[in-house]
Amino acid sequence: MANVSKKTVSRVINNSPFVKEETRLKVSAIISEVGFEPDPQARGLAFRRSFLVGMIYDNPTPQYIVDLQQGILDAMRNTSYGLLVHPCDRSSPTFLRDMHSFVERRKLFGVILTPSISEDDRLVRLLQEFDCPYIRVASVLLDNPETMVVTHDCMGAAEAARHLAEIGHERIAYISGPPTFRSAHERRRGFREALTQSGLKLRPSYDREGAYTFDSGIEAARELLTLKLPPTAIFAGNDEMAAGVYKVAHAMGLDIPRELSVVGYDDSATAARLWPVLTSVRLPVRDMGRLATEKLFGLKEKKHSGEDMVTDIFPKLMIRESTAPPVS
Amino acid sequence: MANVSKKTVSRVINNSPFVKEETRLKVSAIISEVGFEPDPQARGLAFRRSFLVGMIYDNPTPQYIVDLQQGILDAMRNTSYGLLVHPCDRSSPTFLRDMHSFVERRKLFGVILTPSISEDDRLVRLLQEFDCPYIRVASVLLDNPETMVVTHDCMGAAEAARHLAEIGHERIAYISGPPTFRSAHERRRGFREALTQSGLKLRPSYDREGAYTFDSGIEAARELLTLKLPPTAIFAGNDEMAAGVYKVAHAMGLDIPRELSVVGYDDSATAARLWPVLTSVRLPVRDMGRLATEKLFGLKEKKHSGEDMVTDIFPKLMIRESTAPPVS
DNA sequence: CTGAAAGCGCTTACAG
DNA sequence: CTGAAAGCGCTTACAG
Repeated sequence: MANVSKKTVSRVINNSPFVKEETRLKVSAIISEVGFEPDPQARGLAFRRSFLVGMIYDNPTPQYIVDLQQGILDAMRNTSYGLLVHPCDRSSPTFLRDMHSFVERRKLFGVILTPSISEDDRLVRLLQEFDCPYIRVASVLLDNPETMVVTHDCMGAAEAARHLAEIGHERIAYISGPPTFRSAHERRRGFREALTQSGLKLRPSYDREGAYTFDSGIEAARELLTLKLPPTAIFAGNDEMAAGVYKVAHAMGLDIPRELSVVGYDDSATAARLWPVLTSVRLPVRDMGRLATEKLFGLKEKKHSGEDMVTDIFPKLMIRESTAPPVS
Repeated sequence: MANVSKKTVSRVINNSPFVKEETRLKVSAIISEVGFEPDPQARGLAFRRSFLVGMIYDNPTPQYIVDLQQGILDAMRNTSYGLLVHPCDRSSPTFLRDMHSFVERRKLFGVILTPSISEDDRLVRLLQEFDCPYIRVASVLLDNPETMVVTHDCMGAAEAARHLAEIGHERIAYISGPPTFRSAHERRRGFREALTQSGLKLRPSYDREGAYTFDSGIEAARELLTLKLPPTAIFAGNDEMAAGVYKVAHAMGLDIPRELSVVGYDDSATAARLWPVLTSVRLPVRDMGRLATEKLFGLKEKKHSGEDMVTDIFPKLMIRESTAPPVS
């Protein structure tokens, strides 16, 4: 302001191409010297779009939320964007109304959606209606590839199945997540198919439904381990439920892994705190958050630049101390 | 708009007392009928203050962050405020500059500060300078009572000490949090004083410094349990470090609680997942988040209304399965 | 390439 | 108790 122009400053801040290199440098210099920072609210009002990214979630696992959040923040560091966290309840009768109000009011720059809310097509339609860019993190391709981060949970579960089959287990049980999570179905599918390829099958009595929570893992494990012919290995749909399996096994005096092998999914902090350390399928949640956010920011620039690519995440089995050949 | 006045609507939305009851009702009715929601950015611009609450944190424990966040969101439900999460690093050379830029730019409605960043007076001075209301959650009264939620960690730790002394332990060790956390000192002080009152003392070799992380708990436990005369009980400054103690004990084949008693602090989800279930001092983190937020919202209304009260949280020892009399 | 005008959707003084 | 004006700090068309 003090030296040359006036609202050319705005052009410099928004990197308009119509500024002479000379003036741009001059203005930039003054901006950083004075430490000027434009008001995001005023900018947002003029742009009809805020400088906020929303993280909308309904995942019951705290570790997942924190990790994801960290990844998103990693990608947002050194930007002028902020992260607005917004939990929701998909089963609430006011769910869509709440989302509508949130999205319309906040005029978000974009949102990151994680399971299971990322699988909700009603929400996605709402976002499209309000021209709110979004990235969906989910276990399969549900949408336009350029809006997706796909975790291929099917493959991770298959690895778990192959590992258990290879070390000699035949009586293998599965504790699934709730049916409202697509990942629960994908993990079961991958697990089941890999068992079949190994010449095994998932018996109905070994196929249990959990809720991705510690308590539901306890309940399912109790049922499984009190069967007349209990399984020698249990694959839990996530680490929280695997922790529940541990608890029941300990209470029953079962030695892990000698008398019972356990595999989890997520390879979260919980996996490392269990004893013996849990063999688990690693999902790089923090990276997923970062990648999703980078993709969201990229969405604007390369609008249909030819590289409408899906972002793939390949889970990987981390073999630790909770799996061993069955005692025969 | 369609019926009577025009910018009286604004008065209705901000509950100005200068509106006839009749018109107020009429306008309110139309507002909820049409589903009108004012734009927070425009309001914020005019108010020179945004409709965002900031949560500034540097705590290394994910569980703590999520719980607190949930509590804050509990209190913000059904308001038009949003929660902006902002991690920081107090040891970064650019820390104060970053905070300055964040607070100045965002014009936050207020911020919630948790340990250890809540103990940083430089940050608090910065907030005061920018007229940004704040609530500090900390283990002791550091400031004006009306800006504080005090957790009295000293008392919780004392309870732990009394419990261990009562069941007959004499060789009791303490693993503290990092010295940059006030809570680490408070917990040690309460623990030490209660031991003294029980006729015991905390020997220097049993007084270990950790970092509130799982790994630091492992390291400290390893040192303690390989002493010539190892302790029969360990009080860890938080559950994460207690989990580290468990790991070392398991690896050394020590039975908890028969050969080693362990007490944690936080009574977090981790405590329930350990086996045997951890005896721990309960800190109601989610409630703390809710109370802090309610207090923040209250700060405006009852500006010096006579009740400049501190909000007290009293931690409580939850006795579970990880403590028992020592084998003598 | 750069400036003067009008506007984003609300609010605060200011008159009535 | 209610309206017409001016302004919050930026931006987008619009002229030069």
